[in-house]
Amino acid sequence: MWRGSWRAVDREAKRMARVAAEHDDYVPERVEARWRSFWEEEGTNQVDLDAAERPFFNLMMYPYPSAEGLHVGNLYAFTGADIHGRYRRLLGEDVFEPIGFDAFGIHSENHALQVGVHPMELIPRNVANFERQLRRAGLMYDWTRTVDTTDPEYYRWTQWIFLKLFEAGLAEKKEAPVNWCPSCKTVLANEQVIAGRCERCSTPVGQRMLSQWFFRITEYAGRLLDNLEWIDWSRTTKTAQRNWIGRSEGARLWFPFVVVGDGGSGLADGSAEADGSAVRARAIEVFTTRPDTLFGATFLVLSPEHPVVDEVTTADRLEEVAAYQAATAGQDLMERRKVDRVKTGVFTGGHAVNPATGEEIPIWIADYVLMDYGTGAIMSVPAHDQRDHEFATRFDLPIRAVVAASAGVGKAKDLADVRLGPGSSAFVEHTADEVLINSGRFSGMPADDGGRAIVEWLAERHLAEPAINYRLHDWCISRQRYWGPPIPIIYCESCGTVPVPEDDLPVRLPYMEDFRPEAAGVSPLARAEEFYRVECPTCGGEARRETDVSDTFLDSAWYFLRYPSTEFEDRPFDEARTRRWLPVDSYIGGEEHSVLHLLYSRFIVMALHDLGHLEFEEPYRRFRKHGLLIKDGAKISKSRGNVVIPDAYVDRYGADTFRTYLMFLGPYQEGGDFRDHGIAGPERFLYRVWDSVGAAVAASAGGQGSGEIEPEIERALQRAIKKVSEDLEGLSYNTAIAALMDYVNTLRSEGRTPSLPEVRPLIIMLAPVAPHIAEELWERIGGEPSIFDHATWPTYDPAKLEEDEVDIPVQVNGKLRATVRVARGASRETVEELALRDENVRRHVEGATIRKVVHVPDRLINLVVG
RNA sequence: GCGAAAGUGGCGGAACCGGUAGACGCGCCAGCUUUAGGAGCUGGUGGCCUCAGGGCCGUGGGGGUUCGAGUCCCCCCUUUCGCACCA
Repeated sequence: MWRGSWRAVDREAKRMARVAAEHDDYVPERVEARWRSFWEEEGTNQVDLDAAERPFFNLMMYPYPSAEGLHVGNLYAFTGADIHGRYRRLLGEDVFEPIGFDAFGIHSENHALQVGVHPMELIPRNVANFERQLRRAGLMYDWTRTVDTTDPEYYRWTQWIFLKLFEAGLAEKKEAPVNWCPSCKTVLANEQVIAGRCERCSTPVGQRMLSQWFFRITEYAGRLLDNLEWIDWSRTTKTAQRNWIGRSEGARLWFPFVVVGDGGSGLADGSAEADGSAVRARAIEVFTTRPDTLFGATFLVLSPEHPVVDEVTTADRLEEVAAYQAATAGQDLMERRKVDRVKTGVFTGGHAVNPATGEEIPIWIADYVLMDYGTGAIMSVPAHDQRDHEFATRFDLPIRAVVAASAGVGKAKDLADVRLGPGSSAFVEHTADEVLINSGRFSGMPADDGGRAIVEWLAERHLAEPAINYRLHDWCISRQRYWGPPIPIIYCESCGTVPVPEDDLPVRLPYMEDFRPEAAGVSPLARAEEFYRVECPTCGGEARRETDVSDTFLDSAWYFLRYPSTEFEDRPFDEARTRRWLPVDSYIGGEEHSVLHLLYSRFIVMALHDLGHLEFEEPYRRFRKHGLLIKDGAKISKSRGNVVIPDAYVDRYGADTFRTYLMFLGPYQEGGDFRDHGIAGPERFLYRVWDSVGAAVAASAGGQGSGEIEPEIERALQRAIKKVSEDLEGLSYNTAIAALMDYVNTLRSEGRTPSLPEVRPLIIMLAPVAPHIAEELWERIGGEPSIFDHATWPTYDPAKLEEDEVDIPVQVNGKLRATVRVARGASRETVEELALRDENVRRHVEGATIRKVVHVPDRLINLVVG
C-alpha cells in the first residue's frame, strides 16, 4: 500500500494534469513567468519621468526587509496599492510605482546580532530575497528606481536633511530625560514606547539623562494639527494624529516661592516690570486647562525630577525628598504610568503663594506628575480633579470647591462665601453648565468666562498668560547604535559644534567587526577611533565626530522624495522632477504608522518647504490606510505563530489567484480573515474567465455566434463597468471582484457561449487584479501587448444601464405582498391599479380603506390601509 | 478612564440618499457528467409554520421617529484597535 504522502502527491499530479487539460492549458506558473519577462524586457512598468503628461505617483509604504522574508501582510498592502495604480494606468494616466527598502535600524541590527552575521552582509541578502518574492507578485514596480536607505548614496541626503534642519535651528542638542531600553541599549522616542515597554523587545523602558539631538517638531505642532483639516486622509488616521499632537488650551500660571526667612508676603508685585521675568524667576510655573479653578488650588505638586525641587526643599525634608526622588528614578516607566496605583508623594517643606488667594500653599513632589508634560509642575485642585482629590485625601490636604453646577448655587446669598459643610471634601465632577464659587470677585461667573477673567487679572502682574500646550514632544533622533547613518556633526574644542560641510557628505558608516551596543549608552562608533578622530572643518584642529547615528524614522521621512530622482548624484531631489511628481498622488499603508512615520514625514516636508527646498508643505495628496489581515481570529504575528508566507500559495495557485483571493476576502480598508479554503472561489473564477475567453475565441474562429453583444448581456456589462470603476476608485476591491464574478456568471448562464465583444471589457477590468492572465487573454483575443499600454478602460452609458421594465415591490402597511412589473417611469396611478389587481395584495387590502399611497417612482409602492 | 471602529445566514462578507435584507464567494443539498472524485457543469440554499395560495419571525438588546429602519435618534450590552496619572 502507498503511504499517505505518496497518495497526496499522486492525486495532486493527476489534478494538475486534468485541470490543464480541461482548461485549455491554463498553467498559471507558465503564463505568469512569460509576462514577467515580457514586462521586464519591454520596460512596461517604467514611465518617462520627464515627459509624463498625466503623472500619477502611486506610493506604498516600503518594507523593512526582514530575514523571514515578505509575509502575507506585506503582499496584502502592496497588492491593494498596485491594483489602484494599474487601474489609473488603464485610465490613461502615467503611473509611477516605485518600491524600496527601509533597511537601517535597530530591528535589522538586532537580527544581525542574533544570527551573528554582519548587517552589511545580511541586509543585501534579505533585500535580494524580498526582491525575488516581490517580482513574482505581479506588482507594477519600476525596478530601475529602487531606494535602499543603507546605501551611502541615499543616506548622504538623509545627512544633508539633518544639516539643513541644523542650519535652520530646528535641530538642537540637549540634555534630556529619555526613554531608555536596557535590552536594546538605546534611546527610544516616545512614539516607540508602547505602554511603558519597548516596541521592539517589550522590555520595560527606564529613564535616563543623555545629551541627544532633537528635531524641534513641536514648533510645527500647530500647523501639523491645522493642516489635518484639509488633507485627504482616512479619517481614523487623522484622529490618531490629532490625539497624538494633543492640543490643550488653558493658561500658564506662576506661583511665587515663599522664601524661607523672608518674612514678607512672598507675593511680589511684578506690575512695574516690563516682561515679568524677575517675578517669574522666583516662581513655579504650571500649566492648567482649568484656570477657573485657581481659587481651589490648595497645594502644588512637582514632578520628582523638577529642577526647583532642590531649591524649595527645606533642610529637615532633604532626606525624605532625596529618597523619594531616588525611588522614582529607579522605577521603570511602565510602573510609574500605571493609573490605578495608590498615589505616593512627599512634602518638600517649601511653600508657594497662590496668586489668586494670596495664601501660602505647600509644595509636594509626587510621581504622578510627569516631567515631560506641561511644565512638570501642577497646581492641585483636589475638589475638581480626580487625581488631585485622591492625593489630597491620602495626605490630608485641604479641599476647596470652587465651581458648582449653576442650578445648585442659584439661591446662595453670597457666592464668595459658600461654605460647603462636612461634604466639602467631596470630588465634584466637571459639568457643562457651572459657575465659580468661593472665588472672590469672580464668584458667580460662568466657569469659562471666570477662567479668562482670572488669567487677565493676573496677567497684569505677569503671573498668568493664556497658553496652548501640546502633548507632542520634540523628536529625539539620536541612537546609540551602529546600524544607522552617522549624524554629520563634529565637536571641536575651540569651534564648538560644527556641521560637516556638505561636500564631505556622506559621512560613511565604517565597517566594524564588533558592532554590539554598549550598556553605557555610548554608540559603538565611539570605539572606532579612525572614525571619530577628525580635523575640525573650520579651524583644522583636532576634533571628534558625533558617534550617534540617526533614527530610522528619519530615513523614511523623505524616501518618497528620492524615488523620482534616484539617478541624480548631486542633489537629493531634482527640482523639475519634484514639481512634476510630487506631492504623492496616492499613498496607501498600514495604520500602525499613523503617528510615527506619517507625522515625521509631514514635519520634514513642512520644514523643507519653509527652507525653500520644496514648493508644497504636505507630502501626500491622498492617504488611505489598509486593514489588517487576521488569521484564526488573531492578528498575524510572529509571537502568535500564525505568520503566513505567501510563497507556497503563489507556487500552488499563481500570483493572480492569490492576489484575487487577498483582495476578495474582505473590505481592503478594514482587513479580513485569511483562511486557506476560501482561495478556491477566486481560483475557480479565473479558470472560468479563461474558459469563457477560450470559448469566445473558438466560437469566433468557427464563425459561430453573432460576434456581438446580446442585449440582455449588454445591461449586465454596463452595470459591471459602472460598479468595477467606482469600486476600484474607492479601493472597494472585494465588491469589484464580486461584480466581475457576477458578470461572468451572466455570460455563462445556462451554459451559453460568450462573444468576443462581451469578453473583451471583462479582460480589461480584470487586469488590475490579475494582470498576468489578463495579458495572456488580451493577446489571445488579438490585442497588442501590453494590455496596460494598449487597452482603454471601458466606459458605460447610463442610458443603457436600466431596463425598460422594472419590478416594483408592493407593500401593504410596509410589508411586502407582491411585486408588479411595469414600464420604467410608470405613474402612481398605473402602478397602484396594477398592484390592486394582484390577488395577494387584494387580500390584504380587503375590508379596509386605503388611507395613503406612498409611491417612489421605479422603486416601490406602499399602500397604507386602516 | 479617554478616543475610534464594529456587531447582519453554518462561515468570509454585500446593501447608494431610509425603499424587495443576505450581492459575490466558501460550505452544504440536488441533478447532470465522469472508470473514479476532495474534479467540472447546471440549479438550489436565513429560521419556523403551511390547507402549497402563502403566513409569521429575522441585521447584539431595549425604546423612539417614519407609510417604511440593518441604515436616523436615545439608552444598554459585547468585541476589536489606538492613547493612557496629559494637569
